[in-house]
Amino acid sequence: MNYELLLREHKLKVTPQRLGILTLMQNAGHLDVEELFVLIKKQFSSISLATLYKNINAMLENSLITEIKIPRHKSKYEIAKEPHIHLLCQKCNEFIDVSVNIDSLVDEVSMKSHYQLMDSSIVLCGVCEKCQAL
Amino acid sequence: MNYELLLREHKLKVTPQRLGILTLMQNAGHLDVEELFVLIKKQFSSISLATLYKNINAMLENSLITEIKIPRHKSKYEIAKEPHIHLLCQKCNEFIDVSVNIDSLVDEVSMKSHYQLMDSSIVLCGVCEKCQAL
DNA sequence: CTGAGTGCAAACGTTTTGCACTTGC
DNA sequence: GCAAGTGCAAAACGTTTGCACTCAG
Repeated sequence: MNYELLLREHKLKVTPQRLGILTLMQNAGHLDVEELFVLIKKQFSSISLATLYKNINAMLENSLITEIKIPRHKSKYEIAKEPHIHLLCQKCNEFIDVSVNIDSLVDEVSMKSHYQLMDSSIVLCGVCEKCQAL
Repeated sequence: MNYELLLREHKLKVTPQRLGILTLMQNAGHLDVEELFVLIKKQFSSISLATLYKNINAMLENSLITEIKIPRHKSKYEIAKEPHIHLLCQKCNEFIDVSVNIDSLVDEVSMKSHYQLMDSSIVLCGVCEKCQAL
């Protein structure tokens, strides 16, 4: 993925710190602020938490990344992509994406509520395959 | 609803403050900490935020209430009940429950991911009927 | 060259803690 | 009577802000 282009497309200046943040997010899939700070410090030992927060907020405002609020956990951040849902393993805390078509759910809810729906935040919790085997 | 019984069933002592908190939650449907504090102060003018937090946490731990994390908003709390999903109006911030069967979604995700799913957190965002009319 | 980004320290709002006192059971 | 809950003040925590300096465009 070309992060320089990605930043420019979202009207954000390209800085080494931002490239590092995006690379880490992409590699990990989802990271919370603390995880991100620990990792980014390895590359930029003098980076400050303030800079991290400012960049996260700038990228959120420009919809370059999205925040995922998770029951009983800290928010995680991911590079914005097509709509999808999230799965959380309650044993090992694995957190993954799943692509699934939610049109029928949205249609049904739309019908019942008369809401015009535009966005969804879906997190399902359970036990992953590996943890079931234990 | 009998809140005294509800508290006892969840192994929590019955106090006037707790009864007040539960009554407010039930009447409003969902409240965030700040809203709850403003309202409960009208009944117990000397109640402290610490007490409110301690009670919210105690009730959460005993699954008497649940926390709903909402994108771009503060968490709200509601008295625990059968699984359901939430709708948020992005214009007027109305926040409502909807009962909808999510078995087919859960089955599909379960099949794809091999997760054993046990819990769901679903918030759909859009525009309510009244706001669409404006 | 100029506006935006960075890093630091201080401030801020929210939540938790410790403690003395009170209350439910 | 005793464990648990309450209210207060202080502390802890996560996040934001102001400012001087640096850097991207």
